[in-house]
Amino acid sequence: MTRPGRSGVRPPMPAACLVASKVMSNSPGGATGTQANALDTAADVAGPTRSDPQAIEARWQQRWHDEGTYHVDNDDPRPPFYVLSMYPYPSGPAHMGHVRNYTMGDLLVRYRTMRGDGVLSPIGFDSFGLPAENAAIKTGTHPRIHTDRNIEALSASLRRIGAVYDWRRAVKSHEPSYIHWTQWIFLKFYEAGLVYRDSAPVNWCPGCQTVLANEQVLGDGTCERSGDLVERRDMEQWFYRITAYAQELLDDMDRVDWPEKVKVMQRHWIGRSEGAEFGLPIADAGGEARTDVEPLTVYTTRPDTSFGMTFAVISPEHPRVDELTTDDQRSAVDDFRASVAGRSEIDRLSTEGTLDKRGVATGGRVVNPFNGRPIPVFLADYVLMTYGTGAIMAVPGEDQRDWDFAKAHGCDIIRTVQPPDDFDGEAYVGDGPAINSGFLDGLEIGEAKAAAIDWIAENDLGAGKVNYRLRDWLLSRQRYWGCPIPIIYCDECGEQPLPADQLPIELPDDVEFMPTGRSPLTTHEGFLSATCPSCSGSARSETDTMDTFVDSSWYFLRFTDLWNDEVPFSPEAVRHWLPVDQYIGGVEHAILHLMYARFFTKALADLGVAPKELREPFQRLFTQGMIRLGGSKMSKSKGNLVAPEAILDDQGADALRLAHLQVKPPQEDVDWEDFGIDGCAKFLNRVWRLAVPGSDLGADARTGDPTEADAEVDRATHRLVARITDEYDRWSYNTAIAGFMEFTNTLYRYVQTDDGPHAATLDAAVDALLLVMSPAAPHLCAELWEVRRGGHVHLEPWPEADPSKLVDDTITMVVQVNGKVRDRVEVPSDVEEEAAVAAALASDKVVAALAGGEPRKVIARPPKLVNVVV
RNA sequence: GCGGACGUGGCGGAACUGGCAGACGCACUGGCUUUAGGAGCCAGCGCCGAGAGGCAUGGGGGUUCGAAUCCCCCCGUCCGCACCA
Repeated sequence: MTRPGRSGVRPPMPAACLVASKVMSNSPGGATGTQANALDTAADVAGPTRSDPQAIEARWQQRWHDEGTYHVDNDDPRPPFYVLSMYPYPSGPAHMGHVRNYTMGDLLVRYRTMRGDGVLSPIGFDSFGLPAENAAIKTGTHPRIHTDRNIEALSASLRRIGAVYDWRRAVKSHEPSYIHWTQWIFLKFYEAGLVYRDSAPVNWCPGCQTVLANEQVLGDGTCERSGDLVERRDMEQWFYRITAYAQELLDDMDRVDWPEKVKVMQRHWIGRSEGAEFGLPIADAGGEARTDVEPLTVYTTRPDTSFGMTFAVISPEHPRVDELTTDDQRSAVDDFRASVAGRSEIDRLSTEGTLDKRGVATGGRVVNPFNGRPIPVFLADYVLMTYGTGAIMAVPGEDQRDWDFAKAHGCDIIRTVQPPDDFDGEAYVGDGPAINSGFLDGLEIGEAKAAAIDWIAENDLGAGKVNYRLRDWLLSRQRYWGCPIPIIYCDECGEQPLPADQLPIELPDDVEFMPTGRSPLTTHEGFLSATCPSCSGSARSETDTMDTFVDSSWYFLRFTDLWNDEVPFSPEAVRHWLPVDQYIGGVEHAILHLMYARFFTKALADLGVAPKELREPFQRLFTQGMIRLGGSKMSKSKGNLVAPEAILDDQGADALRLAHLQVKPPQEDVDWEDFGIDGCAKFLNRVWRLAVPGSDLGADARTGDPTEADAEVDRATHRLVARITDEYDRWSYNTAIAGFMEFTNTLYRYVQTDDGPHAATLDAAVDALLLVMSPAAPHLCAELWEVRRGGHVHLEPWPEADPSKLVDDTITMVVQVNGKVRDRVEVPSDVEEEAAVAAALASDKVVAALAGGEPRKVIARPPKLVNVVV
């Protein structure tokens, strides 16, 4: 029953039924009121049944940008709320993964602003990194040019999806003003002993004469560029001493509101284990313990099983291999070590290969101090020099790998934990009393561990020890496009930190990119030559640069105080905004980035750079799912990207945003094939047609007193507000979109009833819809709000539902017989139990089921349900 | 192997604390409108059955008046970590 459109505009009606939650006395940031002429614009850009996303979106994006609508200052009086989407690596225009991530962040920024918070919404660029350098080698474009270009493209894309930021605060990792403080922090850490230099194995390509990142080593262990077999070489590298914070990083996981999955991954990565470290005396030819040489130190988590130790295994890299090897085993040991050295770590850590091939006897023996027996020492590739002491005691009775190894090499097996009678396996790892264990016999595992550790300590063999899997962070990269490490090497004075007043060290631009992949800094004379800060003699600069994870470990702090040129940020600014109230990003950063950023925050707080009380940077974390196409992750490297541009040109940003929000719960992975962009575009048109002045819908609206049907729509409006508020708060964006659609369907039915809609009721309903939808579909809602009401929807206070209007007077009560739905009856919403039961028993279906008898039991849950048990 | 998430129509999903399974969207079907091509509006749409009704949330058991939801055992999918002593 649509009718020809009536010209003219309905007068703006106050949303009388909606109670403003907060009156905002000031507009956020530097919004200056250049109000566009609303009605003219609407007429220009769209018709009564069809919106014009291109015109509307461009106009509002320009306006948000020009007016600085989402700029916020540090002295903003509103409650601070920090929303942060992980800053992107600028790889070019946005891809769908970006759209998903930044749409969700943007929704939250707009929502919290309407709720009355002063929302800090910064954006920046993780602009150092290998791809820019590889592009330079390939195309000759300087990484700086390449990067700046990509930042421009990505910035434009972000604006095109309607994402709003305080662009004044944009951090770019590669700019001197950021490099300066990354280096300054490095020096602070250096001073505090949190940075050190040590040798570490790296992937070395003999063809390119350079170090390779793990990603550049192909599966067969060759270099992706030259095809040469990559070697493992020990080289001097820089490390951050993240292990100093291992325990705190573990403990404080309990303080943050993160997905359990991410917490578990971090806990596992830190990998705390409790056990004991103690010495096994070296045995002489007669099997007696020697006292003239240091014992071999082993680490175990099962000191309770020590009586079952029948051999020991050490890492091929262990410094005491030569000493323990006997002459007759020398050549076998040397061969074994050579074969291990030539293999990649991946290969070595794989479980392929039989244990007899993966280990070799040294011929040497040590003494099990618990029972005084001599036991053989083996080498095995699976014992890692980097964990524990690089030497283990082997207890085949209680460890399956030790069991297998013992079988392969003919070692004894002694059980020291009594397995249950029905146990028919090999190694037994369960609970039970200790056996064959001298003074430990009869003790349960926990007690036996404690007793064994006491005994170890009493006999001066060692002590209880906690170990962590977490290793220090190797931060140096033999690359050009990264933050230079502010260290100078002087022949006289050695390694010297650069004085802070000489910062920043910038990257020289006049460099030649070598097809070998070798850093051009190593041959750039101007960069290399330096003056020793200590003796003023000639010296040379460090040519390694920092891992880009260093840049991303503190950018969220810099956002609070980007203009500071005295320190990286003032503690006051950080205290105002941190911790980040909501951090949003991909789960692929669950370990590295999030661990490093936590470490930096703790260390900076302890050094007095950040506020001391700031122990965690990100209070709440949300990890959104990735987007797949054809079953695999959408990514540039897989070449299965869908570019947003065509969709933005066609259906527009609001439709694309809605499709991202609607398709699936935000934390889940999603297949591109499941997106319904056309459906969202159609829905937006339905909203447009309903809301735009001059539309045919609602043209016959009534004035006067509202009827019961109008009151029902009014209640639905309040329920919508309550529902969407709740769903935004709990990240249930897909159901929020369903809520918009459901409500819009309700209003379509309403405007087409025979009586026609009530003007004030309809206006209030549409206004409420535009308000709650405006964080999700910002352009359309802003446009419609402006033409209907004047002003800016995103500066309106968030609507609040009237609790008295959330329920209807009557409700449909379910009547069950034996738990099965048999009838439905209308009852008052506040029905008492007695009346509810009476209504249920009066139901024909219940009467029939009872067949004159009495119910055995009646369960009443008024006003929703009555269950009659017969 | 260890850890985590999960399994609901043709499809994506909804059902927040046990209480009408399938909201909302896609696809499909029908109607209206005469719409020039991907339009709009309305309606139908889990399965079986003519119907009353019955059966349905991976399978099997259990707890409960009542289970998609809680417990146990299987089966399957996805994602981490994978020889950490």
